[in-house]
Amino acid sequence: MRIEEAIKQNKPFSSEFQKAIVNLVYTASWWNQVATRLLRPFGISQEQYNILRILRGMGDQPATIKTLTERMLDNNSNASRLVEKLKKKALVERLECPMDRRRVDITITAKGLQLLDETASIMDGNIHSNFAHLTEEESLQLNELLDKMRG
Amino acid sequence: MRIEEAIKQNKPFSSEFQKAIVNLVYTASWWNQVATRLLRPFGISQEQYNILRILRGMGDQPATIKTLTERMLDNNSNASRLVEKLKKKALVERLECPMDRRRVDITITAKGLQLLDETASIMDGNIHSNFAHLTEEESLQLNELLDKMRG
DNA sequence: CAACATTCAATGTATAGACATATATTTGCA
DNA sequence: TGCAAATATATGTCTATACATTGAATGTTG
Repeated sequence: MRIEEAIKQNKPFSSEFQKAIVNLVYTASWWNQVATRLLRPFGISQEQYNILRILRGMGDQPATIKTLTERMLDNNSNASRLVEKLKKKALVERLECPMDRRRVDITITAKGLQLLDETASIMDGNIHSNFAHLTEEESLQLNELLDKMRG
Repeated sequence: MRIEEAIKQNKPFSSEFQKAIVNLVYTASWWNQVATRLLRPFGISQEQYNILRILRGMGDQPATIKTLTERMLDNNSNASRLVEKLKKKALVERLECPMDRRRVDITITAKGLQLLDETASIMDGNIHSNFAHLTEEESLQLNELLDKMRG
């Protein structure tokens, strides 16, 4: 569905660029809803999921809050509080960093890794089959345009 | 900056499509931050701004909460509460619909229209000059890809 | 027309983002 | 060394999304 129909806009946009901004926000919101629903059965939010993925990507190396903040998609989000919630679910561990007591070393637990495994087919496989209305070539174009848009 | 650098991802994405999903969320978050900062001096949030724009677009016709919900970019957002906040700022009016007392007719006030006028140069003009790293042709492509992505 | 279903809006509760501020620790340098 | 600046994290407060539920008004149908 074209963006104009999606938001029932009858007047034309003042430019393709203006439309692209609206389309970007709308499409991100659309995706957000999809992802939220996919993750709901696992009891975690997209943001918490994202943190678990980053932690797994660190391998043996622990992450600090700072590291997470830098790598999170929304880097104004509050890594401290998200980590706190993950800790309550025993999905991550938090240890005072011995080198620098200001820091906190965060690692994913076995339970956290297991949860990621359980989400894999839905979050990786299914997405591609159910939502991949773009070919690889189109996805590549989209990536280039989004990168360019941010300047 | 390419998305991999932006989120300091060292491992390659499993596919261009997976990367596009991450890029979409990241770029929307980037835009969200830009817009939030642009609107902050005017004392309204992006969502409230969006509602004002929809109301202005209605012309003389009033909008109901339902109408707003349908047209909002994030249609899970809570139009009732956003309207309530706009009303407190005297930017909109809310009247019981005489035809159907379940409904509420919402209209933008003169003050609301004035606020939109004040934001115009920043939200319309400036965006294009400061953030339009895309040409019209590229914006068009982006629109097509985003529309296609949603299926 | 009465009973039931549907629609519209509001609200309760959980999660998260935006931003300022607080607190502890470390660094740097006079 | 001592003290100010910088850094890392946590927290307070406002705003907003996600979703279930409530309650009033209206539609529908036997």
